[in-house]
Amino acid sequence: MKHKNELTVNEFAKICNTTIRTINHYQDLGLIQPSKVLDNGYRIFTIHQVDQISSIMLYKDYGFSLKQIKEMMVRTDLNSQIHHLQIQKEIIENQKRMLLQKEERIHYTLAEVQKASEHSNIFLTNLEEQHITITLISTELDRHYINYLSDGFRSGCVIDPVQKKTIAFYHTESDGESTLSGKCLCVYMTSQNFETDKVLQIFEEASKLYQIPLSRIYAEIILETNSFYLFKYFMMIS
Amino acid sequence: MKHKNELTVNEFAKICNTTIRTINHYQDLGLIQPSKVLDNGYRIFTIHQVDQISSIMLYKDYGFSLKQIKEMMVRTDLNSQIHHLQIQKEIIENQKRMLLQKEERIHYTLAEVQKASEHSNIFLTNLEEQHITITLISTELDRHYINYLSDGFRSGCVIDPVQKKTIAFYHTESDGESTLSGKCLCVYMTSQNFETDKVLQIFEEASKLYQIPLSRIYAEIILETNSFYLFKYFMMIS
DNA sequence: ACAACCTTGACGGGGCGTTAATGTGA
DNA sequence: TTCACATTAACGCCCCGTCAAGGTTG
Repeated sequence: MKHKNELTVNEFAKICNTTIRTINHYQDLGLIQPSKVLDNGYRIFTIHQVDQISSIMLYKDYGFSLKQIKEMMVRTDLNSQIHHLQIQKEIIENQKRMLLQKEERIHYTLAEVQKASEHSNIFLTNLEEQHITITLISTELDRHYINYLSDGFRSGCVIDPVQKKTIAFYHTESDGESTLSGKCLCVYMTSQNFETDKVLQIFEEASKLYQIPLSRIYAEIILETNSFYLFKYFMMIS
Repeated sequence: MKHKNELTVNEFAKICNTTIRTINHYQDLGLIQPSKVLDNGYRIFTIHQVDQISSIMLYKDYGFSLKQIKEMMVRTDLNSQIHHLQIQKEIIENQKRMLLQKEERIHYTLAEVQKASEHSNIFLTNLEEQHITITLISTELDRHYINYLSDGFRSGCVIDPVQKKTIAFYHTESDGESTLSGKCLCVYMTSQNFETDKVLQIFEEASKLYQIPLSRIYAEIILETNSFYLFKYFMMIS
């Protein structure tokens, strides 16, 4: 006979916001035990056990395997509990850092896309101050590639208008050796590849029009799809 | 023959910070295509494809299945891309909310554990202002249970010192109808169960000692292990 | 000849979802 | 009896990790 404040698996699972299958699975692994079992084999859980499931969910969310979680649950002394809280704190701090990076990246990209939609031609604008590190192209080219999505910074390449080719890569870095800021000539272009010649032509024309000397052109990929890229090209005005 | 700025799977995988197996798997699912295949069957990738993998990783991190990701990658027009960015933004905002809740919870718990270690007996202290909602115990007891870990608030129960029993539950809530703040009598206890009698005795003695009238006692679980709970009991003064 | 790559193929494992076959209580 | 529960058991899926067996390149 089930008492009033006792829970069947179904009720228990619902309160835990999960499924019976998951409860069963956790029980199979020894992660949770019914508080008692009725004569008919029905398992009874209590409201207090919800916290156990919550803890499991929490650790799972942090990326621990059920096996690891079980080991953590075994050490139930106060010091271990506090230790686990410290670990959680560190994990959360890490997740927060990564999350903020992603957030910044997305805001940046959306803002750039917005700007791209407003300017179909080359235009004068102000660049927010940013620190960058420039890496000259060496024979070991690929080593210098920066994975722009997973890391918290952006990257691009530097075109020399005299040599008419890419001479370096750069990436933003809070303690980068170079600083970019102030006025620049900027153009957004969608294309399937990196069209150095076309870009150079645009900047040459603009340089005559605005009477600005040609200098290095920075190129960044703002958006990439399977069929085209949205590039941002900009040239600082000394 | 491999060109210098072409990448083998191994190189490609390393730059992507993943494994060859993962690249293979993604290729099997049609998520990525080598830019070309040499006569010997070796696959060649380019530096630009790293961003594709990065995108996949990003979406995976957001909880999308590879199947869903494939569907997203198919729609490669600008508007779809922007739409996906908006989705990412929402996901990040959600994750951020949850993360901040967890962070708050952990800071609170660690602070409480710290206080518990400093006070082995009952003591006078100040309670930070908190809004709570009180739920009287009804026949449908379990419906009112609050899952303290997944939600952003704490919960506990209210003991009536006259009836000598639990008469209600409460949980913190920013727009809760009741407010707790100011001086209180507080005691931390580790025990295996909820020992109402013992707690009442402690508060009765303290009420005489400090000449404070007995009133409702709030009880919260700060920490729970398999073998014991760390309870916090407190009683507001006047 | 050797190491250090590459290929395809297949099994396995974690964390469940999802029947299936059967029993129980109002 | 029916219906909505419960039980155990087993298969399957996803995302790869991890051999295995063989070919290729420097």
